Amino acid sequence: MPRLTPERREAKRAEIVAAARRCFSRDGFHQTSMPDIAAEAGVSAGAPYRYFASKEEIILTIAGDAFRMIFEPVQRLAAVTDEASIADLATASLTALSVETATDAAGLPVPVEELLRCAVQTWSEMLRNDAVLARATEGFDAVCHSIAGALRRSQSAGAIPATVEPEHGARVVMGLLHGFLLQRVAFGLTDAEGFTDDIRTLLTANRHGSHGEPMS
Amino acid sequence: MPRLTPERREAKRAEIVAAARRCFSRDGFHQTSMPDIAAEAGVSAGAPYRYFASKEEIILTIAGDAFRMIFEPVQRLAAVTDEASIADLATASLTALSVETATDAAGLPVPVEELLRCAVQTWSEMLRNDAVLARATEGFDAVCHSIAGALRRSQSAGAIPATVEPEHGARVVMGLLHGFLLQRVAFGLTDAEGFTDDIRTLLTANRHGSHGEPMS
Amino acid sequence: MPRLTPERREAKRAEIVAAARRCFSRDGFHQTSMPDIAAEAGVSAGAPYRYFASKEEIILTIAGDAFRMIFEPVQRLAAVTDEASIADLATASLTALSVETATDAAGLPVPVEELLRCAVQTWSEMLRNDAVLARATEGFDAVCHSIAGALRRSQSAGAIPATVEPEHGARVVMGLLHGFLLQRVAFGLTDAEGFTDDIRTLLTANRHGSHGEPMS
Amino acid sequence: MPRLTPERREAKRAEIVAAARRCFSRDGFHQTSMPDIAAEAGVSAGAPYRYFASKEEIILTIAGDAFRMIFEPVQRLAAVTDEASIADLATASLTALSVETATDAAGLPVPVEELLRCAVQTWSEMLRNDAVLARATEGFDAVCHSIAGALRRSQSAGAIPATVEPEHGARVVMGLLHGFLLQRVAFGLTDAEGFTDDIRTLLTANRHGSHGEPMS
DNA sequence: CATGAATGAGCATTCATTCAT
DNA sequence: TATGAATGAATGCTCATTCAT
Repeated sequence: MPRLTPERREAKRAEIVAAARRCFSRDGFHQTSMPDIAAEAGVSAGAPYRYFASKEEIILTIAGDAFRMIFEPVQRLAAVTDEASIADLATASLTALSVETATDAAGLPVPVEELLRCAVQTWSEMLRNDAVLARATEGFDAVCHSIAGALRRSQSAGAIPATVEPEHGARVVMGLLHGFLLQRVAFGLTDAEGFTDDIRTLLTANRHGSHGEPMS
Repeated sequence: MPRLTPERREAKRAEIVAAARRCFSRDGFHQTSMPDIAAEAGVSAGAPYRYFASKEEIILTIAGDAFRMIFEPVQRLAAVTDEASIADLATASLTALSVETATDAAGLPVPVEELLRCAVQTWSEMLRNDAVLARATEGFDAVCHSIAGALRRSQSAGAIPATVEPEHGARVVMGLLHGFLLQRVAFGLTDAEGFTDDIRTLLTANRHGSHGEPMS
Repeated sequence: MPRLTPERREAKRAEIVAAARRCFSRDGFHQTSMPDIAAEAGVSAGAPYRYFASKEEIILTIAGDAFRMIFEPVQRLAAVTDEASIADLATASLTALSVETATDAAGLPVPVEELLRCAVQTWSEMLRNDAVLARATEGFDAVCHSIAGALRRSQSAGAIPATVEPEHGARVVMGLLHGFLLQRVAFGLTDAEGFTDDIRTLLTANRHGSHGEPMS
Repeated sequence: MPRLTPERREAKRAEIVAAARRCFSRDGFHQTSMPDIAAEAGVSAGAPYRYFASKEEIILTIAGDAFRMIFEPVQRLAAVTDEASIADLATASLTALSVETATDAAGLPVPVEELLRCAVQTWSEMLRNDAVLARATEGFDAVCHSIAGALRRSQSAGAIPATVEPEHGARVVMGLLHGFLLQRVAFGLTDAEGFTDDIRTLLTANRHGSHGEPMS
């Protein structure tokens, strides 16, 4: 008969995760100590160990969460896209990354900035942490799969060239998303519109027949 | 031991840098200890401190080197591009990233894989290390500038739409490069061809009159 | 381990201080390593850092304690002296320094020898450690002030010449105390009696008309 | 056939000693590294080891020099004193410490401030370095002996009470000197006059029949 | 003789983790 | 169940000393 109801347990775990995310976002995975996380969460130094076996497990959780929350709107979008051009898809996805706040599994708001900063750090972590690599790859594959599906449907609808290999096209879209994400959090380039405008121009110019002509 | 000639000193420094790069590439900046670096270089624990004031200075050196070496071929390419489409530029840049070995300032070969792995870690480091941020931003801006110049010249030549804002277009190209770089080292997607093929298809299809046409 | 009671915490802190004092007394501030202190205290290497932010803080604590404990009897004496000659004051103060054991803030006994040895080292430390300098100066001023007060009262009572400037006289007394302290711990001259006898002779001989007569 | 003449060798040794003294005076024995000393002397890192077997030997040299130079004028004074009171002797000795510059064995000027700061540090060093202890004690004993001799001669002349034990009296004088020295360098009390005036008052008041008389 | 590069033991300090209470 | 004191290995860095040149 646990004194802690499963709900309260889950809530406390989520608080620790949120605290860890704030710390990681601010100071990085390796500059954040477990006592830092506990202090940020307002719990004792030992408490996190009742919810996570190790610091690595917290990192793993946060890495998985970050990718999931960041790309969830992209996946949702891809799921319902039937006739979009790649430009539409990329633009919509980038726009989806530009909100201020995402929502975690418990329904609590999380600043997207935090997620993005954790995501960039996760990329480093993937290089030498197989568990993180596996979790991130899983998420990546799922998103690519969604996008590839959208591309296939768009090809059926004639919105994009039949010669595009959907899996490859999905990787190009993901590349643009990751590239933009990096420019936003690491290089401080928060202007998504210029970015999306030019993607649109580059990818759709011809669809209206004429720009793309020599200009001067 | 009398004075080291500047050449020998530089050579030894380069050896330590190379050892550090192997360690960082393998284990990450923060999982690599200074003794690890010294051991990898085959020198004593104190030796690296005769060439670098701190671990951070080694990281900074390697971060700067990595960006420089990775994007040097891209910059060289951009410098001579006059009439390329964005697809040509992106494809050529991605191809340039696909070599096995780069050459460092001393003329020694460096596995590109190592550089890329260090670059991804540098992205994390940028989030909370201002010196690394400054150095990386400097490199990023230089490459963007080169690419924007190439885009401007290509616009003059009519190879790309006049509506593309060169600075934004450069960011799109860099986004694709960073996105590909990440997919290669973190997600194990080393197949650059599929990636470049689809960029080409997506960006050039229309130039032959309508989307959906084969491109090559 | 649940929370330590403040008493137990204080007791443990005092144990670490005592261990550090033994080490410092034996080996000096700079020849004593933190692991040495921990080992002497019978705790782990990290434990002292739960009670002190740094080695310097331990030194500062011990420096302050040493001066306080050493000169406490002198101050107590000065506070109640009304009609003593300088010889009485100096003699009584020197005698006060000649006990074997002092009592620390927690009421525990501390060998005076240890305190004196730490005090001498503190003098070196004052030359380049401003925090130690400030703490020691504070103590020095307080003791001088007490002694000056006693001198003033003794002047009112006619026990010492009116031409003595109390602040200067206090410095002379302190000079004798410090000088004796040094001779005792550094030069091994533990015979306080010869020292005090001659101070007495020198300072009081004439008061009864001719030098060399006992005074009271 | 040494390429270095003994004179040049001695001169270089003296330069290293002077450099070390500046460093020790400024930063302390243990905060000064051997490279610091070499750099201050403008020689290579290995050079000091051709003149001194170890850092400790440099400390030993400087400790001995400091005591010798500081107390040389006192000894000279004591040697010629025949009829001085203790007050005269103490006052003259303190005055001798108040010059700006002393002269080393090679005839070069040395700031007295440096010597005093080194002397205070030597007191710490004596507590755990037997060689330093021996050298310092030797100097101390010699000075005490000189002073005791002066006291004896003054007793014969009737200038001081016969009941003063010359050895003890010498210790009292040395105590005053050490005490003043400490107040000057550690507590910043450079005013020797107030100090000596009051010694004089305290020790001589009665000799003119009653305390409280003006003394000068 | 002199140089200064190299060594490597040693230091202050941190921190993930444990576990007695 | 939760606490937070304790652990102790590990880290970045320094520096007295040596010795090849």
